[in-house]
Amino acid sequence: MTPEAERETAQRLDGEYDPETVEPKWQDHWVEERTYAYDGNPDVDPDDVFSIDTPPPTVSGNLHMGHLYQHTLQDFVARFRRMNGDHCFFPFGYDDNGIASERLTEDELGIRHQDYSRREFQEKTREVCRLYEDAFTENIQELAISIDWDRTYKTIEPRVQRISQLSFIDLHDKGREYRRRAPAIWCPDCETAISQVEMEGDEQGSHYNDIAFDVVDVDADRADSALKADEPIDAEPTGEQFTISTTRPELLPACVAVFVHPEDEEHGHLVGKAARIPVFGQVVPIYEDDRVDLEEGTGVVMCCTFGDQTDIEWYQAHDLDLRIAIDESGTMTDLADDYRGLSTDEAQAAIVEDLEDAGYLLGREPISHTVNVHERCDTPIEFRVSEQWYVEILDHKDRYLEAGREMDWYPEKMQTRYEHWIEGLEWDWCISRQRDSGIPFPVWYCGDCGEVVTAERDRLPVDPIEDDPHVDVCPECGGTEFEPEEDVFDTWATSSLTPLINAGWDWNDEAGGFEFEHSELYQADLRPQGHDIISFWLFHTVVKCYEHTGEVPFDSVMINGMVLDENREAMSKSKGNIVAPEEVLAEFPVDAARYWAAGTSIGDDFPFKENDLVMGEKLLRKIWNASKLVDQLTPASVEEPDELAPVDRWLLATLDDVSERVTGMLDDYEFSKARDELRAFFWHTFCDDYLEIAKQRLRGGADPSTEFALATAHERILRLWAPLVPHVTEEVWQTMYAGPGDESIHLADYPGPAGYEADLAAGETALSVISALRKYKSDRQLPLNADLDRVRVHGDVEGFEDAIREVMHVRDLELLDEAPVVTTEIASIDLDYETLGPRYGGTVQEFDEAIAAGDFELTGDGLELAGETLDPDTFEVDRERTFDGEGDMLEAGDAVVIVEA
RNA sequence: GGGUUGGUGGUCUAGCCCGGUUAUGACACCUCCUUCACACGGAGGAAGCCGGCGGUUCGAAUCCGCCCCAACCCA
Repeated sequence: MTPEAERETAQRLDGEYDPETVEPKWQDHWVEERTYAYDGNPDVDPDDVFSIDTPPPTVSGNLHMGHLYQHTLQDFVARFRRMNGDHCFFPFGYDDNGIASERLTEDELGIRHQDYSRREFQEKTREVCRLYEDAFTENIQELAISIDWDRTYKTIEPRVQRISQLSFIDLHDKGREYRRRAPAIWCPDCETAISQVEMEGDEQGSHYNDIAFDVVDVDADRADSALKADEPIDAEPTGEQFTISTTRPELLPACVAVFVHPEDEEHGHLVGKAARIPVFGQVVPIYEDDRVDLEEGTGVVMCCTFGDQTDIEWYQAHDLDLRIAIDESGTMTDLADDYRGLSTDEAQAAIVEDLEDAGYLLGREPISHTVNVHERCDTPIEFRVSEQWYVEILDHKDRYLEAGREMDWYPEKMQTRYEHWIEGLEWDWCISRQRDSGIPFPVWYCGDCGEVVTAERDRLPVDPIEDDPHVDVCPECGGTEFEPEEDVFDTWATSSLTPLINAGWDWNDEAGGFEFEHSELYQADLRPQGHDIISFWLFHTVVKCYEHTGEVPFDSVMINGMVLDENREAMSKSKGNIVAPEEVLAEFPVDAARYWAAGTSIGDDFPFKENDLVMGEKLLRKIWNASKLVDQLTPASVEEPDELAPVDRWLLATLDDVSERVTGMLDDYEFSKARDELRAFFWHTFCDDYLEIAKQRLRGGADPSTEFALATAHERILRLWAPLVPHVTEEVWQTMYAGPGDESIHLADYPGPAGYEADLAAGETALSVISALRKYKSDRQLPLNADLDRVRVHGDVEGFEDAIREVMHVRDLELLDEAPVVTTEIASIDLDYETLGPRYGGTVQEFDEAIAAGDFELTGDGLELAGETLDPDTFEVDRERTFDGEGDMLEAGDAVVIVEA
């Protein structure tokens, strides 16, 4: 077979790129072939493992752009690491445990959890979640996220329940947990305690109610003790009144004290006296405390148990009475007298009306202020005294700060956010939730003495409501009745365990300690996380894992921003600016969406840009078309010749540089830089410059050097692109390069430098000569393939003569040893400020002025101006050259080119 | 109120940490080129008081201070 015939039969790519058939084909293939299965075993060197601790997404309905973006970024890392030789562990979890999935189930089935037993409701929750999870799995697989689908978990599954309960028992044994009756943040709608981090501020309309209080003729201590004893007190108004501004008059029945600031001159005299609460009648002490905000309201503040966090502080600091006027469902208690049974809103309206009738309402003005609400349902929270389990964290703040410093943060600035957040913590972590769908506390209480009995480790998971404790009698008092703990864990108490779940953390009864089934997976190498939830999710994971293992759970943290709309505004239903992934993917290939996602600077919020998708699509087409051409030009297999032509070696050497840079960028999660660097090299250097040269060189017949360089570079470029655009690269690579044992490009090596050396400067100069000749033709409106009779070049293009001649269709190319005879005129003088600045200081300005005025002289090899003579290495003379010989003169970088058409 | 980040041609963006030619690139715009992988391509062109005001310096997009604007986080 002749070489030409061989090349013809060798062509395997044909037609146009068709992502609609190519992408699903490979997606199915990768899942079916288990291409991304983690192949490590516990004995593998942990340094050769790259484990990603993916936070499990909440099952809350549809895939949104944030999912697409975040998972794609993780996938860039996973694919890059896998190709770079690591055993890549990329698992997937579903958070189907907690209030979000409970609400989803209620909405979906139109039911209320209160109407079912815990087991029944959990079953229903699992049913609903399963449907959503299946759909979500499909969505993620269609995004080509290279997850090991054999390694998935659900936060409600027994294995995870076991780990969660083990975690509880371990922290309990270590004395890091306590159960206490104390004010807890409470959602009256969800009827559960929540933690500080689940609460957020919401700007809401309200009213300032100015209410008159009568001062009475008893002292503060007397008032306080009577209040605590709940006994009536004989007190007469002194006739004096003061005013309190409050947004929450329904808390009047819970009022236990009034506070003024120690430096308040107007109200200072009230301290030590007592006041009667209008309408309700209880007499409360008046104390001083510097936590009173003099700027807000009248400067006199009522303390109710509990209206806000300051009330709790006062309650503790001044040992006040506890009066609970609002119950767990946000309904007024007996304490509220006539208002008993009303909701807080109804009570407020009624109380305000009665205050007005009684003449105590002095004013009422609308205001807008921040109300603390439960982030899940936007219901304003209450502070409610109840018995809850807490994880003690405030005393270990310094350790968690240190843990943060031990991790590498991408971007670094996010560490600051983490630190500020920890420093601002004021509550221990409340992990009790009064819910049905969740993981139960493995705890019973002795009916006689209240002793806490935790489940035995080898019996976990347990449900105390259904299961009996392993002991028959209380170890403390010998009692035989046990009360099950009915609460379930806070969802973060479980989803904070993912690094342990991934590594198979478990209790070994024989060894009497915890161990990992896959110790090589702990610590995780990377934790990806959205910046909106660094505070709770990431932090809780650090707390849990650190307390269990004494180690930080991650080597590094990659924080991604939020996806914004094209106008850089947050997407929201109310704004109606949500971009749905399915709409995007109906219009664009997945690879194009990935190209867009790769345009991010990690950590920054990232706008949706249709233009980037269009550019991505163009890139895929370009990769396909260029591959088709390479396919046509090269034989099925190439061998490295003994000697490479300079231009071919130059290409491979340049590619070496690019590989090295791109690898470094991906190492640092600089996706955008890597993408743009690759695109520039592939599109301009490889396609526009080299392919044009190669085309000419190979047109006349085989050239082993160019064929080798072309095929080699092309194949390596495919691998460089593979993590970013996995479908098109797989399709081309499988068609053109895969051998019998080559399963997937995604299991091939990521190309590092191959060690090619070349005169890069001469190549650059040669390319500028070619570029100048292109421009010459363009300026004269000549076709780019027009012949040029004679071209003379003065400059370092050694070895590239053929390339220039062939690609620019030059009949006669001549290299000049001497610069062509030209007339020169000094156009300008460039000073080397870096050298001159430190040497001459302020005089440099005079040099500039002298040059501008033309007031200088070149003498010998120096420059005389402003009374100084500058060394030749401190300035450069920029000459305007005109050529008056035959032909036109072009300037091409360092070279001078004479063209005769 | 506290914190974080950003403000660079019409739009988006690189450069800033570590000060020094003519501030990078993309999109859009204009002109030209059918060329046998791609016209969804190529070659050119025009377009910027680097948010404002000061300071340090021979020299500032870059360092420092203040201010303005925007976004986010936390109160």
